[in-house]
Amino acid sequence: MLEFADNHHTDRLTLFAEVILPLAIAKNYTYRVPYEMNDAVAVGKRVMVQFGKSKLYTAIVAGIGTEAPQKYEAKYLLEVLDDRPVVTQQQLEFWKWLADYYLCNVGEVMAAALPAALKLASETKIMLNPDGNIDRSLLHDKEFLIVDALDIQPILSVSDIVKLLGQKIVMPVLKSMFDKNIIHISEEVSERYKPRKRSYIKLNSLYNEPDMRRELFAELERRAPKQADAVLAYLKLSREQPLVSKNDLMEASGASAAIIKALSDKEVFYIEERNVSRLYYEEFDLAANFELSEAQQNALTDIQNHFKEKEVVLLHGVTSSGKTEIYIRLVEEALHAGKQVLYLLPEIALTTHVIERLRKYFGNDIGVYHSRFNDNERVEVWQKVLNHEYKVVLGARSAVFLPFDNLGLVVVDEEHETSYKQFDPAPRYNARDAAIYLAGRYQAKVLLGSATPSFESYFNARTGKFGLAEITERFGGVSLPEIEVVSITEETKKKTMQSHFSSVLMNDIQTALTNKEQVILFQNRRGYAPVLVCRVCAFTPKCINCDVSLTYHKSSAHLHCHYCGYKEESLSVCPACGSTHLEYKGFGTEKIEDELQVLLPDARIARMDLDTTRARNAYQNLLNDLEEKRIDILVGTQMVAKGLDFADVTVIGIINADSLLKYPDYRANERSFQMLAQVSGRAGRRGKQGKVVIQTYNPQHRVIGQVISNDYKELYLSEIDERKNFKYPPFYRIIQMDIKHKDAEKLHYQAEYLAVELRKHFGDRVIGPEYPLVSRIRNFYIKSIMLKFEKDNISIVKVKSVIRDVILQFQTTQLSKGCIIQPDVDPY
DNA sequence: AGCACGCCGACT
DNA sequence: GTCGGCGTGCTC
Repeated sequence: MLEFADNHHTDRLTLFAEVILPLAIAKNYTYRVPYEMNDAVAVGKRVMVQFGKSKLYTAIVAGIGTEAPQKYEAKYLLEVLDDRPVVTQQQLEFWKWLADYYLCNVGEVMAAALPAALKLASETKIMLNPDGNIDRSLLHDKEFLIVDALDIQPILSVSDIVKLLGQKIVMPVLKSMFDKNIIHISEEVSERYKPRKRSYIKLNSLYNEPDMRRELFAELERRAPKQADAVLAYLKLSREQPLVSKNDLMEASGASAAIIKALSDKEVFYIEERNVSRLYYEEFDLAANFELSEAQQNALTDIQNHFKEKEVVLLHGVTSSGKTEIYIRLVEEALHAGKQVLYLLPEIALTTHVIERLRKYFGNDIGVYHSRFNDNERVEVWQKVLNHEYKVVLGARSAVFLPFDNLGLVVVDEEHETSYKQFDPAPRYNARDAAIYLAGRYQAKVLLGSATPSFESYFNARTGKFGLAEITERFGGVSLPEIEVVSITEETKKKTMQSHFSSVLMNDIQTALTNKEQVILFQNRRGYAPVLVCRVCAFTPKCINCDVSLTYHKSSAHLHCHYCGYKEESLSVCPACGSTHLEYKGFGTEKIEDELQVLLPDARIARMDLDTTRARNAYQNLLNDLEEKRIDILVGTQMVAKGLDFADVTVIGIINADSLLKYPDYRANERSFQMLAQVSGRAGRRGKQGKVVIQTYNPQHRVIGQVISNDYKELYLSEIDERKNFKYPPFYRIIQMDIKHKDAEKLHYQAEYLAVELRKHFGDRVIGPEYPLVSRIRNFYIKSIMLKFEKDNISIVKVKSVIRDVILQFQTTQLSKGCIIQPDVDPY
């Protein structure tokens, strides 16, 4: 960074500003500050600059100096956009660290960190604020011109406005219009985030009295028979489901909205609007002044003690152990100390439900930061954090970029969630790790919470880098579910299996249905059958791109590749030998659903997997159906393990645990344990005893034993030993990989494929690759690579190519920049 | 990220 | 003979 210049009496001093552009370019650029802006320019303020031939960008001033660049003539800054910095020095340093750690450019971090409205560029779209009532008489000439143009053409770009006004510098005008809420600024047309609402009907409790009810019916029968029908339909529905929605009632009774309105006007019905955000979490509402249970209190004391010497504490508490209450206590503590709090949640959990609960405690001190919010709202949160109006920010991963200056505590709930990691555009950061680093900068404490901690966090806790607090019992005496392991081998011998369902599972399903409770069945594969085989010649249809067997989907009658999405019509004749004896082998969610429906013709069965949730709102609709008990049994993939919590789901069936137990890489146990434990944790709520049935061919499998005892310790101790071997004397390992993608050569994105292959071995510790490198290592197929394992580093040493079959020696740093494998996460 | 320059395949 | 594909390099 350039030296700081004395900003006083600088009228005649020539200043140069080093700026960060929101682009993937390697370094910062230097612009000359016009004399008249000498006083206005400052580190952290936004400036308009021209970059390249015609593009205008918003850049952030990263440094100010007095020395003119030697090798080129600096252009002038066009404008200083802010009266005071919008980005703090702390943030700039955080960006730099992030760019370095995740191998990208600071500009890319800036692009991810700033809400779109703070980084206007010439292609940025401008539109009228649909909510604003514009008093045109108060507008200046230029503003009037813009509003007028937007009336005719609702979306204009900044460059359109440059043409419209006939002047180059339009940002001040646009900025003031944005501040006055006249216009919206956006890169794309952003959807406004609205909590989903649903209307529910309640009968006036007056009519629970038999006499009153009889009187009501007599009256209605006589004067409004349709209304009587509606009330009758309501009574019937309310016996079947706890909540009757307006839509249900209209459907069931054929009543129109007018009829329901009339009944509500007569105060026979009450209509209640409720937020539909049923995901996640302990179902009971927090009492206004809750008391911690003994277990919670012990965990809290543990955490507080650990915080005396450790920066990070992992709270490992079983599902429903009441972790949220502990977070709230800690947040209160931090607030009393006058500090800011960052509370991170995975995207899926950030629902109005959770937000409301926390708002109840912290009132207007709490801000919510979410990618689904529109940009104006995001800028508002940004500003309010900057002004200290928000003391607590509840947010998804991008909330780590907010301008905190007095952070005291970071809570990362569900820290194992993979959605904390951003994959697609750089920076490919993990918000959990970034938050740990961020907290370190402020000497703030971090609490990681999970029922199924990630490997690295548990490792760090077990080896003493993090503190560890545990809660092993559920809150309020809700008991842990009973887990029964069923040997498929044995039941097959006894001939008690009905299709894929053991007698144990069938019994439990039946019992649940009789008690009007619900069931979730977990099957780790979607589609109908993962393989189609010719019984005569053993031919199997394979994907033409990926060389994996195609999965049969009954609903589409097509064979699908689950890797690349390739699709072809299903076969009735073997293309190799002409035989018609084609057999579907294995089973997926579709088949489970089908066969269960045959066995239980009256049950209402639904399926939740990628195929049924692709449509907009399909996922939400399924959840609503489950909540409102229009579904008895839900069959699903991974998806059902994430955050679903419903009071009446008492039985969970894992159709075949074996597909989870056979991952080849060393993180297998972690993943399968997490998945099984997450699924199991969903059974039983509100005083109901839950039951988990695990069907398997390997009842003795280590991981199954650990799931039963919920024993993370045992699971990890052996893994940690294995990990230690990685750490000590450096050794080399060759990984074979076979990259067969048809397009690999054409696309040249070898590093991308390298990354895909490496991820199979090392999971998401593999990061990259970055574009500039990709183009340098293209034009050959990677056959094998040699990795060097050292204490704190795993690096790529050699790459063997297929085409010329020669070993190419790369500079480790050069190649590893394209695709690096991180050692244990260590943000310090 | 954009944009220009430059070098090889299918076309009025 | 040109148009246009994308590969490469540059932007203060």
